[in-house]
Amino acid sequence: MTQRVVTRFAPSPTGLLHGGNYRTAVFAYLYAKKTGGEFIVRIEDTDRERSKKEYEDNILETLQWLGLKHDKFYRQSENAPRHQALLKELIAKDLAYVSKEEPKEPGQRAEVIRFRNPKTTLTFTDVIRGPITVDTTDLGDFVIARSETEPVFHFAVVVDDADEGVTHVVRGEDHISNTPRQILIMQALGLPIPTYAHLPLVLGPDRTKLSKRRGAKALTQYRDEGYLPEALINYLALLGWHPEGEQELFSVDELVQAFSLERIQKGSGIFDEVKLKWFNQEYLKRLSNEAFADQLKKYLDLRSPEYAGGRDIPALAPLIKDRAQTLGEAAEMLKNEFDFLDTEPAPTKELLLQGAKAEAADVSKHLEKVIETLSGMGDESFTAEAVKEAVFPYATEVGRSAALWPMRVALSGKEKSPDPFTLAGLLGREKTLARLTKALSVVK
RNA sequence: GGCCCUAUCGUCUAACGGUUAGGACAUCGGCUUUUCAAGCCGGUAAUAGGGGUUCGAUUCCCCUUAGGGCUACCA
Repeated sequence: MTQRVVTRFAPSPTGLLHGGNYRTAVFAYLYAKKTGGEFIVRIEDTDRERSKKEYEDNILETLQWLGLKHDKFYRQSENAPRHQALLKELIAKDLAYVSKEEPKEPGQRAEVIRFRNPKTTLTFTDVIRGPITVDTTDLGDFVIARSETEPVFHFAVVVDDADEGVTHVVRGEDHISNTPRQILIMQALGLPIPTYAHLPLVLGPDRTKLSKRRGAKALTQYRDEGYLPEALINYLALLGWHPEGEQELFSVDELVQAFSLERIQKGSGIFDEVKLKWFNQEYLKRLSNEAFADQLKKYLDLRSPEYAGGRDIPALAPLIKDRAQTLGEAAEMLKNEFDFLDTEPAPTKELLLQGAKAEAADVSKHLEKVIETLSGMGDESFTAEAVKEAVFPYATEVGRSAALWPMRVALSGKEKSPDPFTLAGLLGREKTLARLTKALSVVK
């Protein structure tokens, strides 16, 4: 009764996992932590042909990146002796038998092991969906092993779950149909039947189960695009589950606190990258300037060191923090929007006047005034704050658009850029004055 | 085809059987701002259909419809 909860995440290492897979891990993890239980990761590598070490490494690495720490780790293949022993036992008891087959496809065996189906009606209770009743007759004498040494998924899972003490099987809805045959095996083996929680599926935009074949992105791709693990966890947790209240942003600790299997949705949900992006932006915005610069730096180092063109990241990061939805976008901005820092811009007269809402004559008057004001400042004290203090009152007086738009364009050469004071501070006195003077001559 | 699961705005979702059906993302307006973002304010938008049960159904039951899953010697 007071048995400690044990959940598990049991992927097969046959490819890169997508968001739907990792959401299952998130739920299994949250439930284990919520109840003070244990979270197990088991690599299901019984399919020797398709299982690859690199995928296993990727899965473990990604779980770690997400912060889903497991308490125990297993590899299904390592439990092979038990599988074989129990398989033999079933055959000895005539609950399973060696069956002669006619291979229908190349590679199929002439002999496999089938389970003697008792053909009964069986009911199990799913925490999320309630009782589910099935007539197992339809299943026939299904295959449980390719040979005495090669169990098939259904057999291996059941044995492993029992051996590892799994109390709660949290997995995708696509396994509901598999559950009856697994229970049949458990009954034959006299194993305890765990509690089941079949999660609604995560669907792609086409409303079918997320799958690599249909173009679902690997979760690692989001990492590579500059998503934060906190954002991913938060988004994934809220896809198919929602606590009471209207809060949307949750730390992992808060999720653990609030989590319950009962509030998991029954209906499938579509993976919405747009909302995920929003979450990521929220997390990015909440970072301090230093932390954001740090993240960006790390991201850049990982991708390609010269990506940012040797820019001063700590100085520029705050300027793009609120605008970027991902670190990837931030990197793009760094690369594309700050070239004016080292390349002299050549704004046209048209651009200089575009947002000024004023006549050319007035604009040149304002530029002259700004140049005059800034000329009086020293090299040392030429900071963004100081420049603003010097120019702002005048700009306010004559119309901010009329004075500040041309100034900003003169310094950046761009329609969109940080504000003119920041630009001036970044460029320094000499470059600022040179660019303003040049712009003035263009306007005249 | 058979078996199983599901059904609230475009999307994610809230609502002891009694709400003007709420929130978030997206979208569309407006405000603010020196541009772009951000921010603030507001709008559009949903209970699949039909039967019951009930004084009263988004909510409970049945049917239909639609979608999805499984139907492997993959997991």
